[in-house]
Amino acid sequence: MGNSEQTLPPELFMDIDRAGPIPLYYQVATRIEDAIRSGVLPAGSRLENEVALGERLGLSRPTIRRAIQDVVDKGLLVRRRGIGTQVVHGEVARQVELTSLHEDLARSGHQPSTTLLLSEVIPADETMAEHLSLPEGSPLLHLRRLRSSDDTPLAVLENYLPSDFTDLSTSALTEYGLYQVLRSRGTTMRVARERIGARTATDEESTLLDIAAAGPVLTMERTAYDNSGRAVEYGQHCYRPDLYSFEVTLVDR
Amino acid sequence: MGNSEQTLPPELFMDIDRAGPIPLYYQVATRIEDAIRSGVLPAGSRLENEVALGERLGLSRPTIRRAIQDVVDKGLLVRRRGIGTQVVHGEVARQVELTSLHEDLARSGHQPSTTLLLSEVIPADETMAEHLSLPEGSPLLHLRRLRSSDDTPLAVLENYLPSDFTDLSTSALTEYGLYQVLRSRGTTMRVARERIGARTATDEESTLLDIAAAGPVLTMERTAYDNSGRAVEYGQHCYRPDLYSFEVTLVDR
DNA sequence: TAGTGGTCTAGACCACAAG
DNA sequence: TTGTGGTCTAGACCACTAC
Repeated sequence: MGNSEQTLPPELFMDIDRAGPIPLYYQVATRIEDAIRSGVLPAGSRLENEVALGERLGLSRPTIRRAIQDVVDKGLLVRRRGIGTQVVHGEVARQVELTSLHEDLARSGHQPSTTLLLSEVIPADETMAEHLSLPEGSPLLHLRRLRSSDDTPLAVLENYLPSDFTDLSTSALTEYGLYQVLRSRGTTMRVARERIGARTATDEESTLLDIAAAGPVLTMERTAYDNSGRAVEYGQHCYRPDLYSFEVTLVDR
Repeated sequence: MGNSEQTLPPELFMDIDRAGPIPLYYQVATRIEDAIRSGVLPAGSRLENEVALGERLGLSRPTIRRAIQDVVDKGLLVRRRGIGTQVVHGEVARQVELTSLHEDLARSGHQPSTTLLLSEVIPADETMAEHLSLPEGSPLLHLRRLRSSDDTPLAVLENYLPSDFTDLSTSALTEYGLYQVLRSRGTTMRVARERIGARTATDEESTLLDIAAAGPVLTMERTAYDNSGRAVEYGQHCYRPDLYSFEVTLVDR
């Protein structure tokens, strides 16, 4: 397994903007990532060392380190003390981000659509109260939606939100993703905890998803928190397993 | 939703070892994380600001920042410029780490066991060759194992490894996890890319897992890379969905 | 011995939010 | 205006790897 010798990325760092609002480490990280994804930096090749790269670009070592570390965290690079930095082999999938299914689909070139099946206000039962850190019996907005991609049913989404969202525009929810609607109201998701599993579809789900009765579904349960750390969404979703799956990248730090 | 006022963590930073091999940022991060998990820092409370904390501990600001950022990346803290750092609400699950199912089980207090169902060397077909970045037809070690927890079947694990692992001790594989065996041979996993989905169990799987015929299974497909970025393991696994699920924490950076 | 990444310091200036 | 986190610099010393 002869590793490629040291490969110097050519001057594709020409267009770095030192004055603009985009952080320098981000600009560098983006260019490294692009070089890997485009094959300019082939799998197994070694990246130029930190100090040299910093001098070449006129940037300090911490800035370069931050840039490289960001790419490492995406699973594209591996670093070893005393050795250097190398490009990880294998095809690269874009990492799951903190967005909704709606945006994921739109970004990958599909035509997402949503049917609002149910919108009601209910009192929180013990489970919901626990997940949303609210007292039992608090009013919650309960949404049930059917998400389709290019007119094929893909997922049944069940969401619960605290009472200050009970006035959400139902028309907006058929047009945009839930997270987009919340963001336009000033609520931004910052942290989400998910549990991914599988089970047998209910009769209603198999009908909605157009799959065999008692067929398997992929499930995802999620609690999302806004930028103040408050729980603002709890969801129980199920997906057609032949059309959807979750991608995760794990990196040892 | 009155947020708690600024909460000063008491002197639980007393036992910081400046001379030892453990990084200072790691010691600080660990103590913050423990304070959150133990409830000393309650949900919603504000953390002391960076500079003050640094002065109090006699550490520089970058060191403190690194410590706090590590806790943020675990989904336990949320930061806002101009505001401060707050503890995220909700119960905290330990993050999935880059270890094998065997170690996950052992760490959570269960008694894992493994039955080696098959161990053979086969030529790589197109799919395996692609995932492992090897030429088609290369010899691969193929393992099929049944993983149980407390004598209950939990998962059927199907693994493929490059030819330099064909001499793996089969007896060790029934005693330890695959990753432990590899580590003892000097191979450490650094990056893994996983795809999680669901499907119907095959007849063999439903028998092995002791579930209903044609019942649902949770599936995970994974390629793992060592510290030089080389692909060293490809696996296709299926889990009993009533006994196992995956937890993921997403953080906006 | 030379080269690499890992850690740590002591400052500086800025953007953003609150009063 | 004040306080917060976000970015950036220019050094330093160390641990590990290869030769």
